[in-house]
Amino acid sequence: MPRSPKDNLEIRGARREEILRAASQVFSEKGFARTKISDIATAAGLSHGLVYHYFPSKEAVFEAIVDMMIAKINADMEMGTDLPPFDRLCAAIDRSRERTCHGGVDAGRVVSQAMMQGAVPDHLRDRLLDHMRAAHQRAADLIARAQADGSIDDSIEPSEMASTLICLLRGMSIRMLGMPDLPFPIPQTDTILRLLRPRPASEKTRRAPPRPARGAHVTRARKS
Amino acid sequence: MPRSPKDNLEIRGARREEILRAASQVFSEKGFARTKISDIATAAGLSHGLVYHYFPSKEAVFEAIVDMMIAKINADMEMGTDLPPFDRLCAAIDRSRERTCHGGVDAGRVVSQAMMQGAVPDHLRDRLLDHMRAAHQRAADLIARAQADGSIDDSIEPSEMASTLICLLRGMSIRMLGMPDLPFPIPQTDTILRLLRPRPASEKTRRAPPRPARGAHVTRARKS
DNA sequence: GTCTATACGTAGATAGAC
DNA sequence: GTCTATCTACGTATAGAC
Repeated sequence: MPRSPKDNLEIRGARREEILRAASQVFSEKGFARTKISDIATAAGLSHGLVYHYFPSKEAVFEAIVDMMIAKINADMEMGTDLPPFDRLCAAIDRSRERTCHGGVDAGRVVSQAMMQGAVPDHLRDRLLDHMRAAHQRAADLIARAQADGSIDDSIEPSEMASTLICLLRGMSIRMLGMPDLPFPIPQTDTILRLLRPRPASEKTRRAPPRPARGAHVTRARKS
Repeated sequence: MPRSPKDNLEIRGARREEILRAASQVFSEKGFARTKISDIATAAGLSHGLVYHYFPSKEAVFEAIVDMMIAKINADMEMGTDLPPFDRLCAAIDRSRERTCHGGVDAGRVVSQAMMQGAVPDHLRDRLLDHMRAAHQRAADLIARAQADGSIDDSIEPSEMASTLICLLRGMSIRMLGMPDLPFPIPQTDTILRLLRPRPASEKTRRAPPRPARGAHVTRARKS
């Protein structure tokens, strides 16, 4: 007796999962452009031809991965909604550190890689940009609330502070990707939190740049 | 009368420079793997075949670029040796910010890209790793001296603080590369310096991690 | 010195056998 | 459903004309 349709569906589903799991690993390490379909196939333990039985194109695989990663990051940021803002910030930083330090797939890294690799298709790029905007915004809101309840310094714009934290975490993730063995320690959560620490009342006046503000805001865009 | 050998040399030298200038721009934007020889040729305004008249391979072009970038970064860090440590730190951060924010070639970005792109040849990769080690070390030394003269907080390991600053600057550079138009401000020098700010005497005791040190050191390496 | 035409390799994608 | 053989596109590198 032949396999039932149900069994076939199960096989299809399972294979799809396997491919995605393998693909997320490979994409996380190499990014979109440098990943070959055969890399994914090998990692998943099947022939490269079969990948095309489950996905129409390499791009489609990547798209599925990106969606998974975005969902994972969003889930991370949604956690602990009941905690006070400051604790949520700590937890979010901790989790991000965790993901970039321990082996395995780092969702943020996949997104960063996708963004730097101009090789990704436009609609995907747009989705990624939307995600980044939303993530920044969520972070900024959280920071604003932590400022409001006095748990962190309130002399910096929430949006700039969000940007700073995100840049730092991204830099850490890239560092672990490219130079995991460099004999210099990855920043601890506590060190990162120095960015947020309230300053003593004595210097509570808004910072006056010690040198004539070379580093003025940069909103400028150049690139075509 | 034919061109003198001297003229030929000048032409050769000038062309070489043009190619390198164009290549540094392209590599800075796209990294090694995604850059095509014809991209470089087009940017330099000549045919792709001619590039091979001046360089034996794409790899050789990249190698020359990487050397230029390393030299540029080293020059940056050597500047102002007469200044006090803290001022040197500020200046270094400022310059790095400058390079990543304004258009043009960002040396640090080329190096970062080269490191994440596993596609670069081994000997080049080794050279890059050596450079990174040296840069970290120089930064850590500078930080140690600034701690010694009391201008920055001394409760963090210089090596960790160096690592933190470098990660942050790298993250900023990646951000400007991939998402230059995101409506969130790039961190100002002043904000970055928060990482270094001395803490008030009241909390001068070595930080006691508020939560049970999830973010313990990570030296671990995994990857084959 | 500079260009165009071509050889060669590699990777994405398809077809057909089992 | 799975694999291997094949087609096709593209990018590096070379050869030969001007």
